[in-house]
Amino acid sequence: MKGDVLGEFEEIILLIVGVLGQDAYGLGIRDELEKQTGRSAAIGAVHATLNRLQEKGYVESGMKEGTQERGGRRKRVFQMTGLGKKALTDSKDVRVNLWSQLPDLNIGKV
Amino acid sequence: MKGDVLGEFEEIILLIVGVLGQDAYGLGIRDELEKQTGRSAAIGAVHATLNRLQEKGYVESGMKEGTQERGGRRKRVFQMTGLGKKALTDSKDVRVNLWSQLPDLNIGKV
DNA sequence: TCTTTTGCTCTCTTTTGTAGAACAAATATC
DNA sequence: GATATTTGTTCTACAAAAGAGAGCAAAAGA
Repeated sequence: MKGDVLGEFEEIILLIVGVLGQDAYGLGIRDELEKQTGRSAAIGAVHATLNRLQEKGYVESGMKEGTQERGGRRKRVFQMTGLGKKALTDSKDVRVNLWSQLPDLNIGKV
Repeated sequence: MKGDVLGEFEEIILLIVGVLGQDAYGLGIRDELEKQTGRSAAIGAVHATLNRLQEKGYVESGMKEGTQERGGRRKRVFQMTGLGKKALTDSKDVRVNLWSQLPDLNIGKV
């Protein structure tokens, strides 16, 4: 692959990281994914994807101390980088452009 | 994979098939891809993807006799099915929903 | 007939997508 | 305090998608 292309699942996970803002971590991302898209994923799949996104420079991560709730361990929290944001907007531009050429699809306004 | 998820490249190719309408065939799709997205692809990659889309029921294909131009061989022309259209709109809905929650991205109207 | 052009098929490798077991640390409970 | 329970991440594997390009086939031109 050319290396700069964002895979389908990578893109969704990156969007979720953006939506969650300051509290984007493995399990939370998995839950938000299910809530937002109805799509379930194994936790390993989410973490593998986050690691790949980090290798590509689309997210950064750091450890954050746990909360006082039962079992509340420290989390690895992720946040989108400028590069990640650019990848998302590039991807969006391509899709919006193609959608606009397909009036047959019942595609409305965002 | 779950089988019903449209890969990133699959989605772009499916969109191009829709845009091209009646004249969507291998080489033409490759050219249009480059024209629309600036992204080049080997012809084998395009055909492999078209075959996968057909296996999933997102496109149909048939042979069409060649033109009179030099070397104009018969082509395998593709067209989107209702299922393909549905997959595209589903994918679009998820993205539009997530984009709308990311005001940080300079995302405007479609 | 032989060359050139258009076009598809076949084979192979790399990257993504997916799952789940294993492991670690914190609180709860007795 | 020993053990169970809950929240998390990491590690290991494998399947599917992405991608490249050689090779083959057919049509037109010379």
